[in-house]
Amino acid sequence: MQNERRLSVLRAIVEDYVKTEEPVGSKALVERHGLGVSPATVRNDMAALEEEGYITAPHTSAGRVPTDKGYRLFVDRLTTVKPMTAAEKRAIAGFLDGAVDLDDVVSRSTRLLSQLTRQVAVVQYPTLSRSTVRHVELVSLAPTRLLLVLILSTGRVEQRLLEVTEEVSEETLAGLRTQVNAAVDGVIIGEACQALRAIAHPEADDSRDDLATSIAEALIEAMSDHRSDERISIGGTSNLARFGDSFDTAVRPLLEALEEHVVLLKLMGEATAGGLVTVRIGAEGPYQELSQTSVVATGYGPGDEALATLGVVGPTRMDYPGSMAAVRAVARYLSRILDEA
Amino acid sequence: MQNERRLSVLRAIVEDYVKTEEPVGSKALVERHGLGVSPATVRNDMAALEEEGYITAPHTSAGRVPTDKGYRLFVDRLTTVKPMTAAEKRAIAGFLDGAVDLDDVVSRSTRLLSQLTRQVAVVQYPTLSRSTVRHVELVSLAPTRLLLVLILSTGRVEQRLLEVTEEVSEETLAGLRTQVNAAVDGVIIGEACQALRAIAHPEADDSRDDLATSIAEALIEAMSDHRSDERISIGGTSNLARFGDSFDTAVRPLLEALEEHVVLLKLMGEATAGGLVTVRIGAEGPYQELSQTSVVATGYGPGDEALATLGVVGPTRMDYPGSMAAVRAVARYLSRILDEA
DNA sequence: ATTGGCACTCGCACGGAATGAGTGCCAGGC
DNA sequence: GCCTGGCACTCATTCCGTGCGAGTGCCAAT
Repeated sequence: MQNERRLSVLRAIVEDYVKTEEPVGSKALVERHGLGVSPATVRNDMAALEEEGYITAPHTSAGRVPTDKGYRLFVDRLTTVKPMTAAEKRAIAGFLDGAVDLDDVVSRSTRLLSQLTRQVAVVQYPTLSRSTVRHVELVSLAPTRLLLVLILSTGRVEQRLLEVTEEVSEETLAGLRTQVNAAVDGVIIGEACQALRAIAHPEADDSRDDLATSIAEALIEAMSDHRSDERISIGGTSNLARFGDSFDTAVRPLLEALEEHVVLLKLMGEATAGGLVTVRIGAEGPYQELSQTSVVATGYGPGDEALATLGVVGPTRMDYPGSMAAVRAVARYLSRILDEA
Repeated sequence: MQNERRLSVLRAIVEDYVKTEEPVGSKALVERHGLGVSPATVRNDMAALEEEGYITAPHTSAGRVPTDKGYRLFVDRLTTVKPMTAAEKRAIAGFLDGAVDLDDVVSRSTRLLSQLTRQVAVVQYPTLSRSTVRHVELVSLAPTRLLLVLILSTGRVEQRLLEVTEEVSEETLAGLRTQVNAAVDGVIIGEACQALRAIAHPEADDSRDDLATSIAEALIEAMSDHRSDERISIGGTSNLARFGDSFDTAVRPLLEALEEHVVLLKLMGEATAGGLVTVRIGAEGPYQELSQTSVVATGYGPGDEALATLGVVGPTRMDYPGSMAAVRAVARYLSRILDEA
């Protein structure tokens, strides 16, 4: 694929098809874009592009439609992520700055992303595994009932109820609180678990071990709960209505996938940091039913360390440059907010 | 509407239509249900029912379809909520008992409800306004940065970051913590706000007022945040796929409504306690676009005090008895769990 | 009041013809 | 050697017209 004009033709086809949602013919192409050549010439290029598998014709007398391979080339070589306008940047910043806590930040991001891209937006909550512990709070709700509150650097708060067999005095609790916080404050989750194990199973056996052990174990459980890494926020589902045609082939499987958070996270892939946006197009993924959907995702997290992913999911026929720009911008602002908090 | 058989005919029409999704004719009716009369007789009844506005014929040579009025009569007089089977009850209890915190409880309930009814399920988080305060925690994250954690009786946890101008010593914080908790522990939100106002604006002006004031104000803000009453969990959207016909008239408006949490909550209506399930059918609500959707909802909360609503949303052509039973059952178990916690 | 009979209505599925957008190829021009 | 105008061809889509059949409404009989 060397020919310069051919690439322009492919780009034009993708752009037109994304806009009109209809197979695009040679004549319409030269009209809408100033290609400076005749339809016949374009037809030759299209024949070549089809030969190489970048486009395909749904049937003989229709125009051409990009294939997954065509989109891939378009994304990889024919597009430069256009930066957001100043107004858009202000809008993003303003919208996210109003958030009061992590839940709020995440749900605002989701809404924002879906509105910017007019696609379904997915935002994963920051993973526990690489956060650090900010504080552990032990609250006595009733004589034999404790509430453990685990506050993490990302702003995530995990809580666990704990029933104990014996009454716990306020002094005991204060002692444990100090002990636990001394062990885990500011420490990364993985090491915090180690430290807690030491507390849970000390060398010497003495009387109040039971309590300390169950508290430590509950905390370890909360910290290593992989289910909670599956927490995600989804928004903009109504944008699916825009392509209510192809309901069975595109919308339905996507709706089903959106319910399966695990599948969704696998789709979005590994969190990639550093402003790199990954694009998965159609059948490139392992899920056959989702051969008509693409994913544009990236990682985010404080200090460019990717703690979670965020992105949009939509039909292969989507505005990739726009989506990529929006995803990148939102990830960037989100990271900045986590930095500050 | 006195005639006994006519009611049976209406019931049969509703049941058949819900099952087959197709207009039901007189002949099919007498076959499927043992009505003991001839099709002609049923036709007469149908004519009368149509006259009274309970059913309607999409066109001359098709069967009849219930109107909203017909569904209403069906729900009000022709159905008794059938209790869940023992197995179903066990499944519900087992599924919900595994939850570790409020978020988990709510999301499990949502999933459960959508699976039981095969509809879209909506669960509102317990409202703040009638909860009581269980504990307030003040955590110092950095010299001039505090984290306020507000733990409520329902298990809800609200957090707020607070920047202060001066450094706060651990002793000051401990003092404030004691003071605040003494004022609000176990107190209902409304009164807690009163108590905090007293702390925020005391009679005498002394030096550490600034800090106490900003903490108290942040807590008041968190407690009276009406946005957080709009927190809801939605699940089972993929069930919409089951009626992908009528996409534009039914699915699309519903998807849009699901994004608008405020609209959705208004739809579900006031939380009604005491096992009463309310049903809103089609155009009975104020939203014209939702003339094809029904809502089956009820309130839930500890001790039968309705703190929030939960329910399912679906096409007017839905299994009302089944949905009502499931909604009631889930609300009941959910209330019980909140009781315990 | 119920029933069997019967004529009637009308949506829908099927089939053939017309339509036209778009293509591939070829011969001529820059 | 690449580009272009011309031309024959293909084939999905659209539009009618027809026949079918489910279902109704009405009526006379029981």
